[in-house]
Amino acid sequence: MLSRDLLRSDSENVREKIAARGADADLVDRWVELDRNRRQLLGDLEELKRRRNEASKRIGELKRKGEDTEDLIAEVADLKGRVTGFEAEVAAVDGALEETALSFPNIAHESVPAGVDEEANRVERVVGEPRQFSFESKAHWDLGPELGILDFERGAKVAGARFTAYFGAGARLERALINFMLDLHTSQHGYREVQPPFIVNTDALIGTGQLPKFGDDLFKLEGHEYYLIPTAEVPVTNLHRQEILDEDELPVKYVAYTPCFRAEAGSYGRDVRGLIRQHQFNKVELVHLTTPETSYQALEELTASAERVLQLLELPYRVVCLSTGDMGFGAAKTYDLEVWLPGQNAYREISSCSNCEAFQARRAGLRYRPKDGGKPRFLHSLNGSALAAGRTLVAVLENYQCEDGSVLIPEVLRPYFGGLEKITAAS
RNA sequence: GGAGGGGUGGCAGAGUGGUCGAAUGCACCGGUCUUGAAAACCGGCGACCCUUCACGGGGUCCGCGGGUUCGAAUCCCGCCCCCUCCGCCA
Repeated sequence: MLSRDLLRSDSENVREKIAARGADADLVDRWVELDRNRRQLLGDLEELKRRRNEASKRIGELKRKGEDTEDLIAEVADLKGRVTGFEAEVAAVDGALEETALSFPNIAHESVPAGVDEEANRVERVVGEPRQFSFESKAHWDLGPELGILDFERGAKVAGARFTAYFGAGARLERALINFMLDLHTSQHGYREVQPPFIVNTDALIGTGQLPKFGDDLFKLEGHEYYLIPTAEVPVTNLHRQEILDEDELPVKYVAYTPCFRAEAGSYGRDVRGLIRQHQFNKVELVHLTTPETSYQALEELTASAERVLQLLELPYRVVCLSTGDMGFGAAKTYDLEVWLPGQNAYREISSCSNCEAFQARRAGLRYRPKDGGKPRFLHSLNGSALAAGRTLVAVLENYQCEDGSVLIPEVLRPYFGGLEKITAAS
């Protein structure tokens, strides 16, 4: 949600910024019109209510004295009818206003490159060098089944397309990656680990911006107002929904491992092979809640924490600043981490780190009380994958493959493998 | 799932139809006193919306949503959450 003050005072600017992200700018005009309308109605309504309250109070006084109240009661009855009518009107306008407000994407930060899609993304830095293979490298969808650690057919058998079963060292590698990431962020980067529910309600999804617009991408539980989480961002960011935190408690930094579930409507035909685009995947997520003054510093910090995982795993990657047109709905600025995948001869997204500024905070009621005791202010919320475990497993398999089809286990993961150094078909 | 109890301000806790946005205590902030602190005393102390340059004014909120009434924290209906016991279960 955007700030009401901004929409009122600078609607031209908002029109422009929203159009830059491919949203319908006419909605801004609609919002402004509805808002003006609402305030007019509200003024009239409150005046009627004031008169009604006053009369009711006098009825009480008169009755205590045993005086006649017939006329006043008749007057209030008349006011009551008019109040009811106005209330219905205000409720209708409120509904429309809310619906419109929830449909606006966030406004991009000034440092974000303008553009309609990923073509306009800006590469911030490239870290590490793609490995030169002395043999023909394989993609993970060949390596995994050959090693017997990834089984796409059996995943499809028990669930369907885009579900995978991990066996043996594959399952252990996924688990090792998750534990390694959690341990790193909690012990080195100052995050508090949290295990949130993997199922959330409608309010939570509105809070972080998935609803009402993107319901098609979610798995909904039949017969319930429950959804499987598409990312830990949803339950974790909403943990403090409708709360007012003390500034002393900030920043709040959480790390959470969760599975993620995405219906991915509209993605058919893309990444049909392998683990890249699944209906279920594991992810370690970082979430910050912080003050507006510190949120961009926090974005750099959060991104650096995610990068640290790739650095320690010694995987080549680059950092990309997404363009205005390529960013997600709620983000003001997003860095994607793209890992090098030899099997595809390309950098592929493995993390997305965003500052949502107050966009989610306004929706979810995330506020803090400033140290000086002033009025509560909206927090800034940030989130980022650190990292998506499935895609990290892909990167490890493809980057650490050997000529004989085995896969070396990265140094930092070996403690999680009981010292094992290599994944072979037998493991 | 069944039975019972309960949801009131930051916390505790009164309040069962009108003068209740809500007693009281604690916490917190300011002041008096004090060399300083504590104690004592005095005062202040919720959120949101509309309006105002400002001072201020008005409206809404006692879990949520409806209803009864001139008037609801208080009465009625539905829902949610918490607690206790039973059942089931990892």
